[in-house]
Amino acid sequence: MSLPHAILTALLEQPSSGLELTRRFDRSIGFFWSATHQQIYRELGRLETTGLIRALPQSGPVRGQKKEYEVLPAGRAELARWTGAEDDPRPIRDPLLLRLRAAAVVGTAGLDAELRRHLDLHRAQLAHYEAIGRRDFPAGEGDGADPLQYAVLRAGVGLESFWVRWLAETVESLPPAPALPPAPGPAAGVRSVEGSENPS
Amino acid sequence: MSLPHAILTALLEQPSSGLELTRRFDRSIGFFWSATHQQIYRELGRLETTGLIRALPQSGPVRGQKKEYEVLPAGRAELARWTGAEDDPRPIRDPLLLRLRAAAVVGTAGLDAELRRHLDLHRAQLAHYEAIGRRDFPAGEGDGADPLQYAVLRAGVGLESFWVRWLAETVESLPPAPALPPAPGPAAGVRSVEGSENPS
DNA sequence: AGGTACATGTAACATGTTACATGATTCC
DNA sequence: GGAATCATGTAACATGTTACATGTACCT
Repeated sequence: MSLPHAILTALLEQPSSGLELTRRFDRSIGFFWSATHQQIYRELGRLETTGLIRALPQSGPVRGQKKEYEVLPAGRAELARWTGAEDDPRPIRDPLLLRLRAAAVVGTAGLDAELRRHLDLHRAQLAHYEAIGRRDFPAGEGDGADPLQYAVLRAGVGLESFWVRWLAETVESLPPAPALPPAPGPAAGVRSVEGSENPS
Repeated sequence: MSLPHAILTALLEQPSSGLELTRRFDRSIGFFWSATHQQIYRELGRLETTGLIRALPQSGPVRGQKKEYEVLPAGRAELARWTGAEDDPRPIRDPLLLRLRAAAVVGTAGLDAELRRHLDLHRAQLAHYEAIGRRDFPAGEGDGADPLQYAVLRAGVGLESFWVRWLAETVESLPPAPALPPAPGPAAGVRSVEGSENPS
């Protein structure tokens, strides 16, 4: 239930049309909550129906014409409520960790290259965030900048730094290329990993 | 498309029934890929239909009786393929970061308590992972333990450590309690944040 | 006979993804 | 008038969530 609130936030920062929102979800807000234009148009329709936003009056034809939205008082109230409400952190949900675990059973073929590829991608993303930091917070946190905006950027930098560090360590720790483990016939030899449920 | 592969991995580690899988998705595998029992039963049905797993023969009634599954060769092959395939890392998707950004617009009421609550939760989760590490990897990475399993645990520890650090810093950096910003009428006063699209 | 834990499922809905459809505007 | 870009949308499907339904086994 975060997409409507992401849109409310974006519209409060700057009233926009669907396509403008889509572009901003490819940059700023999209760095921690991405959405496609289909999702955005669908959600704009719902938010308008429920009276949290409204489309600014238009003249002339509608189809194919830009449609700007602004947040109504009810929308601002809902966003404020949501911001302070209790909502537990989502558990980790990462396909790469799942693949490492699968590799422990079916072999590490292709995994090394994939880890190096991810390492490069995370390094690039980290460099991107650091560039944003230099641009928007040249003096660090101490200056007049919004501590909330700065905290969000720090989270991006911190998470990407973690992945870069972890991937570098993991690539190191991986054996050169045994590629395939016992690789048994139909459901034999499975017992080798039994009992090592981990983490648990 | 990760749930079927999570189930294949779990079944290769240990042939199980739906409920047994559900329990393991509350512990070991669930720490980085959670799933409810409804998802698991639905997916078991699909995997059986597509010939990646099969139910072990049963005698007597079926409804309400345990049904064990094992992975077929096609399932093992599919899991090995997926493990080494290219799949980009998912972008960050975190409601808490979204709420920080929303708070920059609608005010920080309730946010401080929520951050402290998350801090406690992440500290508990970190302690949990560290306990698992002491239990399953007493000698660190150097011993005979599977480096893949150890890498997965290190990821859990590293991510939780990051959140603990970041939340502690962020709670510190937050102003005591201005609670509400200008709080204008319908869509006025919004200009104060304009142009500070961040990160972007 | 009733309660609890075990065990498998259905149904309805919310959210996210992928592919495609349509009209308006601008430039050549 | 054709291509590219801007702009809004539909449709179909995959995945995840929530609530509920049903039967078995065991204990008291």
